[in-house]
Amino acid sequence: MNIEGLNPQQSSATTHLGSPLLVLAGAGSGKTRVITHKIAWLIRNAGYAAYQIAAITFTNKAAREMKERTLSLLSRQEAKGLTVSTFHTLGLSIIRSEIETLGYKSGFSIFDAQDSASILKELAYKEDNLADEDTESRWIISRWKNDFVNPEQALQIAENPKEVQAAILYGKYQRQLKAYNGLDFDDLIVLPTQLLENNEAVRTKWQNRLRYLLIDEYQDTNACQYRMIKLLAGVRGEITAVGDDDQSIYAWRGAQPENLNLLQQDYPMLKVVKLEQNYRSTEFILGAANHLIANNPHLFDKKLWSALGYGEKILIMPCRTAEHEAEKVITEILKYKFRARAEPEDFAILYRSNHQGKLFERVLRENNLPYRVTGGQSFFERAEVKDTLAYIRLIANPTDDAAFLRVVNTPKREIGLSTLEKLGTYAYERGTTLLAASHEFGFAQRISNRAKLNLDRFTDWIEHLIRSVDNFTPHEFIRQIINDIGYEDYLLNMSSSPKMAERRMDNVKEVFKWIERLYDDGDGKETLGEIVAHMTLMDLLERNREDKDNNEITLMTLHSSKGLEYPYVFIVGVEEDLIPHANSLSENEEGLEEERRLMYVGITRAKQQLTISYAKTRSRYGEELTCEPSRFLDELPAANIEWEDKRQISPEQKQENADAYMKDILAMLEE
DNA sequence: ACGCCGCGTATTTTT
DNA sequence: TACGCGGCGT
Repeated sequence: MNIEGLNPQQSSATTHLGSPLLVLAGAGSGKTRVITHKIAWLIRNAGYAAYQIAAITFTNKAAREMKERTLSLLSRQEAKGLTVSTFHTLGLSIIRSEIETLGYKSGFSIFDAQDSASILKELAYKEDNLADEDTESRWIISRWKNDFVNPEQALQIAENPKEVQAAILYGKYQRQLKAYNGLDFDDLIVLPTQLLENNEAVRTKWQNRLRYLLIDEYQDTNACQYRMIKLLAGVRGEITAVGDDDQSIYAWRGAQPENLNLLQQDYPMLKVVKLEQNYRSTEFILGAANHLIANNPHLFDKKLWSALGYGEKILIMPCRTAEHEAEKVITEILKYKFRARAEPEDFAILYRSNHQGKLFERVLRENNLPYRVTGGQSFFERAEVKDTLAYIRLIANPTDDAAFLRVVNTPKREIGLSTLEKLGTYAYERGTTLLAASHEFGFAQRISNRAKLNLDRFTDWIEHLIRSVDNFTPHEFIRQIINDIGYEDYLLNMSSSPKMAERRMDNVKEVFKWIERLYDDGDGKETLGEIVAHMTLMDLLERNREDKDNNEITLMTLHSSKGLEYPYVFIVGVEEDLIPHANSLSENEEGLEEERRLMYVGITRAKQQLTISYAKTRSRYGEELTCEPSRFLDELPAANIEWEDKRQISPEQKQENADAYMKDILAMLEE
């Protein structure tokens, strides 16, 4: 049976039932199409109810896109109750419904990466004098958690002083989290998985609740996530995993592309469908990508092809210096912009590491070209958003010290650092939380009357709010709080310009809107705390940003380009030690292979034109270094590439370029 | 509360 | 080289 608009492989993946399915979906081969059509097909043709189906992704963005595209195939009624969520959000739902079995109180808070970091920092400081808490222990602890290694076991298997320190910290960290009634991001996956593994009743319940699972970006699952999937799927194994081992670029973070293989071992009946037709790129581009990735070992052979014609050859631009490279790239952009009437949003400049973007930003600014840099963390850590959420967190969960500290002096309440330090020390000694400690007699003795007065004013008010929380809808409640504390004035004072303050206040209003939306979407029983927990997992403002019609050139790392596509792609800094990155080469062959996949991901982002550049010298850490072109350039097929320095340009073409350039400048002057 | 200075550090980071 | 952060001084 063929489904309308799908090619035979997509169609067979869509309609396959009766055994687990692995869809090896090459870049641009329509994997989201398959997942969304499969969901629709399961509901329409296979007798599944929407609420029995869960599609699981890694990012909010992917979940959002999948949800939207599924809804375009189904009526609202048909799709009712469908789960399309990230691993973390799914974990949160399981935790929420099993909260008592798990031994957490219902008003728990979710601690984001920053919250976790500050807890660890605090602990490292308090316990071991100063033992500088390098971020490394955070990674080590996270890895242990995902491998179900508890702090005691960690201490035993720790192999070096760093790991020993991390293990000690780990135990304290876990106790602290529990005391705050807090869960970190890892807990959202680890706790449900452990529960499903150890508790048969819960396992059966969830296996009956979710009868069909679809997993997106399967190659990025870590050991714990795979366990979770397997437990949910049970012996029935009604799952479709969609992934591409060639696009596995997160192994360094615990992703196990071997899970593709494991699936075959664990489910011998596994059916494998390969999606090899690429709908994105021209043949020259795809051919180069295939040729490059053929240098990696493969579990499953796969060769992408395209029906879009040869297109343009890949242009390789050797450049004298990094500055020169940036200028040449921008010149190329201007050329396409005018000659092919390309828009800024049609271009992407991709690089291995963030700092490489700076140079390009500068040159783009000089040329008055609009651009945006994605990545970095600026978006997740918008202070105004976190402040707003922290107020709710504290009210929903009075033991949440991280939230307490965040809002206690925001806006300024003349509660100084030393007061808070004394409060922290006291609470720590007494094994209680900050809010509770602030009222204890023993603490009152340690600080001045004035400080006590200010602190009491705050804590009394918070406690009043805690008592009255049930009298309001969540969004009314938080709007009132933000209003009462004069947060808008505070932003005005804190921001560099009134315009900036306005934008930040808009972000706060966006939070209100989301709270209202989540409240309305829920069954009406959702508490304020549950809504905030949910919101901690969302990229609230990301959506905002997409809505705006930003016609801008995109600058980003190769990592964050995964899943995206652009007509014109520039991969820059393609030099030895940058890509492949020097640090990835030291240990084993696998490091190099992942770098190669990263290059592969970059190449396959391009629809029409791919340009690769490298510099012969580049200043790094203050000194001028001579750079070698990346070995990956040698792995591209000569027939698909054109070297810029050998490019033949006819006199007419030259004239045309010059005209184009002038016209462009004139157009820009008019603007 | 703010700003300055000097020191250390420099790969990627879905939640 | 450059940038962010902790410490310290005003």
